Amino acid sequence: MSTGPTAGTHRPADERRAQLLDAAVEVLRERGLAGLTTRAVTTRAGVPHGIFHYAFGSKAALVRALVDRELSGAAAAWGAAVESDDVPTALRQALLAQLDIVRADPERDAYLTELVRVAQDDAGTRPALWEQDRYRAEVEHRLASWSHDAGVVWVAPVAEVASLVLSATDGVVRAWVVDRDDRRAETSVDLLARAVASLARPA
Amino acid sequence: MSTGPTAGTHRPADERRAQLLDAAVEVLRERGLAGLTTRAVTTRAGVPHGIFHYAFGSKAALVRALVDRELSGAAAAWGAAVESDDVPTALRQALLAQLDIVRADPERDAYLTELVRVAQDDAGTRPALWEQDRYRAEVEHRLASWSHDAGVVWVAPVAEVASLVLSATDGVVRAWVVDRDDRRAETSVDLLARAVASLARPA
DNA sequence: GCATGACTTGGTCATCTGGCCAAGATCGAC
DNA sequence: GTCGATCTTGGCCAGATGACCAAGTCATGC
Repeated sequence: MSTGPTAGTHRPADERRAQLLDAAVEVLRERGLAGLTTRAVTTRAGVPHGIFHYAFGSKAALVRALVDRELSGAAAAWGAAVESDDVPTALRQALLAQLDIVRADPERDAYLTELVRVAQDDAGTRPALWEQDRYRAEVEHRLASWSHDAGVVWVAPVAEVASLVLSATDGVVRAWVVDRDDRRAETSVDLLARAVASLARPA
Repeated sequence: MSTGPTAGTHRPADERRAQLLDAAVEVLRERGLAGLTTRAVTTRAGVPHGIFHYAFGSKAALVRALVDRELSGAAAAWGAAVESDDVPTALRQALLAQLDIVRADPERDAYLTELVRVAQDDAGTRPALWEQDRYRAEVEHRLASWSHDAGVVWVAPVAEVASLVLSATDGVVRAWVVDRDDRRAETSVDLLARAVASLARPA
């Protein structure tokens, strides 16, 4: 697949960068962060080592570009296709959707986690925490919407409930990543949805 | 402090190992996993580099020993000093205690996380997942105890509630580690306790 | 005391890493 | 077609790292 019709030599630097970023993702999937060396990337991309320094000035620049590319547009799917007037049910569906995102491609989650970690150390890169804020806002909006439709009110500010939902969901997902126990994760999602839903009471 | 009364030369290998493990922890705290080199450890311990290979056969052996030593006996404090017949209050106290453990020494949590991560890659080391099971059993016991004292029953098997509590708490704690927002974390703990407590109903 | 084995020392080695560069090849504008 | 800019190539470098060892030192049981 690296020998497509336009895969020859003398391609513009932007395409080279994209090519190397693709290769970097593959390397991350296969060998993890420790195996992400400049040589591993260029070898994987099938280009000479020297290309690397020409395309990116340094390894840090690659990591920065990688974080930018991989982490953008990750927030969307929070309750996208959830259809229910029942708060606990809607919650359960939304939480399950979050779990399924990771279950569908656990390795992506793994290397993204590593990527964010190394990016935090590097002072040059933004930890992209604003993504987290977008998440929070999205969840908040959903919670407010559901409670409104169901004619209930939260016993605490929606923002606080949203924070809890976000954190707790993350915890459940991470637990699955560690033990890969589907039943346990689904049960936790179910109980979490019920528990959180109980924070809403008739208006 | 490395020149104590018994800090001279010709100490038994076990003491050398302990000495190097101490130094390794300090290195981890200061420079993280990336800075944990055999030389950094021996320099920190104030011993010649060659000692390392004598004491441990390899760097992997040090990491293994480090995981063993640092990760043992971490489970205890789940609801140790909790005193309340009120389920939500007891829960809140226990959850807060968990949060406080990390808040008291965030760097320990940080390097332990890194350590576990690298240990998982190394096929030779046990991920020490049985610790997680001890946690689970401990939480389960506490939940059962509290509900019994309060004269309520859980709407789901205690094991499932325990799993949720464990996962969700972990999520809240990790969120704090990322944003260091005390108010948010405490609010989440509070809400989580209330939410989970609502999974218990009068017998 | 003294021999044996445990411990120490400081150096060396092969390997790998990120970074760099100078010469050549190629493309595109004119 | 020519010429300058862009891109390619393969090799090189200094530094760091984990591993290793041979010779020396010391403690201790006999």
